[in-house]
Amino acid sequence: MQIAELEQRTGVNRHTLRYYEKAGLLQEVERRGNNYRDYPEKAVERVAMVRQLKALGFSLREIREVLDALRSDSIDCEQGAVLMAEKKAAVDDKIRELKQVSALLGREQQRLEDSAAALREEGRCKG
Amino acid sequence: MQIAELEQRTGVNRHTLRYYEKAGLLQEVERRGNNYRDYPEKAVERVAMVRQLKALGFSLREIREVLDALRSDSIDCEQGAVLMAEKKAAVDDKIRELKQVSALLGREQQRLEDSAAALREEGRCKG
DNA sequence: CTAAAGGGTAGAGTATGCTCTAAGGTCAAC
DNA sequence: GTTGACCTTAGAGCATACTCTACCCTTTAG
Repeated sequence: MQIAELEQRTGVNRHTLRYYEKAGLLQEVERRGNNYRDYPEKAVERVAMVRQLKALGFSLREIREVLDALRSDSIDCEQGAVLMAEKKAAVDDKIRELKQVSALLGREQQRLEDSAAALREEGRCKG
Repeated sequence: MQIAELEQRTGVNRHTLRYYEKAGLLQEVERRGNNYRDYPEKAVERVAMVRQLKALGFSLREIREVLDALRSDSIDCEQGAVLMAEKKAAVDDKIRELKQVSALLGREQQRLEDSAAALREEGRCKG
């Protein structure tokens, strides 16, 4: 598919798509005779993954490392497994931290709701 | 405490600390007669929270919103509870997505380990 | 053939988040 | 009272990740 279609299907600016390609995030981009890019179907999924990981706080560099490992038919299996385990550990750390933040926010929400309820009885928010 | 101590205790550059203050992330910074900043003990914790949320993919703007809500003795309780619920929902979404990524990485790790095991029997990594 | 739509590259510009430099004020120790 | 460690502000500089502009080529439709 051409860049316009990928742009439309992923919602990612074509300039950004070319930027990602330069950054090594999209490696299986063919060129037609006219030098136009020809993206495989998988590119849609791949771009989505990039955006998802980005939103989760990974830098393009880190995303590239993950994607490289996922695409590693070429590299050593043991080495790939180790890299994968490392990335997974980083993600799991992030999950643990986010759970703590979630719990904190949940407690705070509860506190404010309780205060709001008390307010309906008395008259002022006590924080 | 003075900026050097906060810098040392948080590991965050003093320029960055002043930048955070300008960005509204540190609001309870007093000034002494000599115009030196005087941070309360709580600032250590607060800076740590900023760094944690940053590492988890939040922009300074978002972090500010969360911290503002957490510090909201002034704003309306119901409103605060709603804001808190929104932030928590965003965090929980992030957790769900990260779990998917973690699962994907885990499967990939397994696949590579299996390949590595097969390799030890046969001869080449089949990805 | 030509216009319009779409593609290419190179490089400039922007937003965010630092990080550092310059120039100068404050303070404790000698 | 001067040195050195600490503080101040303003603003420059830098890395990352886009986002856009300029300019030119290709394809398609009339």
